[in-house]
Amino acid sequence: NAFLQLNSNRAISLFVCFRWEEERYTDGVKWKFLEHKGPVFAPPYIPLPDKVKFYYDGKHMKLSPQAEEVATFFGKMLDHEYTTKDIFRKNFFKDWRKEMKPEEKSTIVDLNKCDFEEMNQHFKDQSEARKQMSKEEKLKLKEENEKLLQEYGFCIMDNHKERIANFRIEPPGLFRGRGNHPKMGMLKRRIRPEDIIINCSKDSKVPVPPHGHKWKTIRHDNKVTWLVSWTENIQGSIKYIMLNPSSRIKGEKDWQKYETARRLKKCVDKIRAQYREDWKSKEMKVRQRAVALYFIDKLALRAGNEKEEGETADTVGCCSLRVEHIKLHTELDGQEYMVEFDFLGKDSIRYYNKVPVEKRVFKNLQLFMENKQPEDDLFDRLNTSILNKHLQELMDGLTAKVFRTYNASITLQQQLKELTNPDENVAAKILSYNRANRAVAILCNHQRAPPKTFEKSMQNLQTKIDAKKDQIGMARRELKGAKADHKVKKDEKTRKSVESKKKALQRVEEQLMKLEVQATDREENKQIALGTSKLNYLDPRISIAWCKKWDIQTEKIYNKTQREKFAWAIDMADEDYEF
DNA sequence: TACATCACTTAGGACTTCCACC
DNA sequence: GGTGGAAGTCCTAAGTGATGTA
Repeated sequence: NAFLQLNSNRAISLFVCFRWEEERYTDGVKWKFLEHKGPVFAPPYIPLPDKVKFYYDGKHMKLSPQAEEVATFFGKMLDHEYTTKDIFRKNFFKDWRKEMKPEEKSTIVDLNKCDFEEMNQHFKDQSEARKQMSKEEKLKLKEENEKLLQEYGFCIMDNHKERIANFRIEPPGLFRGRGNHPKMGMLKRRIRPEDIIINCSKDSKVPVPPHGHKWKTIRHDNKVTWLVSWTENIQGSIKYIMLNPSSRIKGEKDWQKYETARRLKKCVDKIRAQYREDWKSKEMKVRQRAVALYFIDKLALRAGNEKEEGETADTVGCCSLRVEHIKLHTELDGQEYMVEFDFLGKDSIRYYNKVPVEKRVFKNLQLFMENKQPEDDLFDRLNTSILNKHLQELMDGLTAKVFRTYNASITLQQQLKELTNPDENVAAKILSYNRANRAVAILCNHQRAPPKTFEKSMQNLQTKIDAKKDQIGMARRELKGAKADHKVKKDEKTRKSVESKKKALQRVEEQLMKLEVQATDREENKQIALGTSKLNYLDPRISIAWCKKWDIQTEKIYNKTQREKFAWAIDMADEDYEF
């Protein structure tokens, strides 16, 4: 098909021997045969023991099972900051009251008068007890889990047994959105078999619903990849059970994603020249499109689809930037034409950046902002659909997110070339790899909360480094002594002693270097998450080629799960691979 | 063209397991 | 054997973008 033809003949001949390349369907067909056992439901609610009491206004109150279950969701979270937030409390209380019996409803009218403390303690005790379980009990639990995985964790898709990503239905609880979410605290209701749509092939054994229940629908749609779906009650969106990243269907898609990004590499110069040209366009719409694309390309911003107001946290991407999200400085930090970005992106992660831009971009931004309020759209003539339609015309399969993939992967390749020092040892090379990875994570703004134990663990490491330095001093003195001894005696025994002291010194010096590398790596990584780019943006063939080139084990950069996900790349890439 | 729906990828944090070190 | 902390896994929210519908 068209996609295969885009690839080199060599790639094709290599491919046919891999299982993810066995069959390719046309017309959006994703599989011919699909059989699975359906989802695993959340365990039923176990009512609290009588000794665990709930108090309203200081008085003990026995709750009905339905009301009690929802109360425990709140009680479990008492230590979390969420439960102090007004919106969270308001949403929770409203939904909780819906679950109450009429008499409960008339009594419980103020959340502030509710005392969930005993519930909270009960769950703490439970989790403590779980930790204190005997070896045998833990093993038994592990075996039961394994059994469940074996039974429900796999499916058959086109002659292959494939691992399912999420075969467990999400348990009920209180919705925890990210950032300032208007729906935080709402009750996420329990999913029953009657909510579930099953997708499988007609000629397969259809999964059996739990006793006394039936499925909502059974479908046989081979144009989609999901096995199970249901509609979630918070946003009304659909949730799916799909396959693991190691599966053929996901691996192939992943590979395809990077091939699209590589095609962009071939025409990116032309596209850049084009949007620079468009900065001068007579049409406002074209100018806005060109400036937005420039940001997406230069800063790896996300596309920025419109969002329904009041349904989600207020976050933006490129096309949905508002005037209030940027500041223009004719001069800043000694540089001309600076744009200062400050906005909340996906997952309410802050994007803060000061970037010098070309004069023409700067002038355009001034124009776009003229006579606008802070809360007005910066690109009022643009949205993602307009932008993507334009991109589609520039290259088949090109969308805004391809730029992120392309820029991430090309940055990794460049950085690896630049940072890898052939003379350094494996540990130092891996530090270089992590630094290259980090450059990408910074570009894509992949942040994480600094680990709670960061300062402490850094201190501990420093203590170790100091101790190691003392050891080196000691080893040096011993070597010196041995050398002096040998100078006098000149016999075999003292010669051997010098040798062994030399080796000992070398060993501790190496250990020190390792520790120092570790410290540097950790410090630089404090607020940056490497995993997201590694998993989603970096063509794994670049990393595999690098490993082969420098004779570094793949295991040093990819753990088992990652190796499974990138199996296609591990087999495909040799040391000469170029993104 | 606006809007809704659907399917799929991308994301950070919570939770669990593992392993080096005492 | 116990434990701290890192690594790995799980969870599910929050994006992107295609397509259908009025």
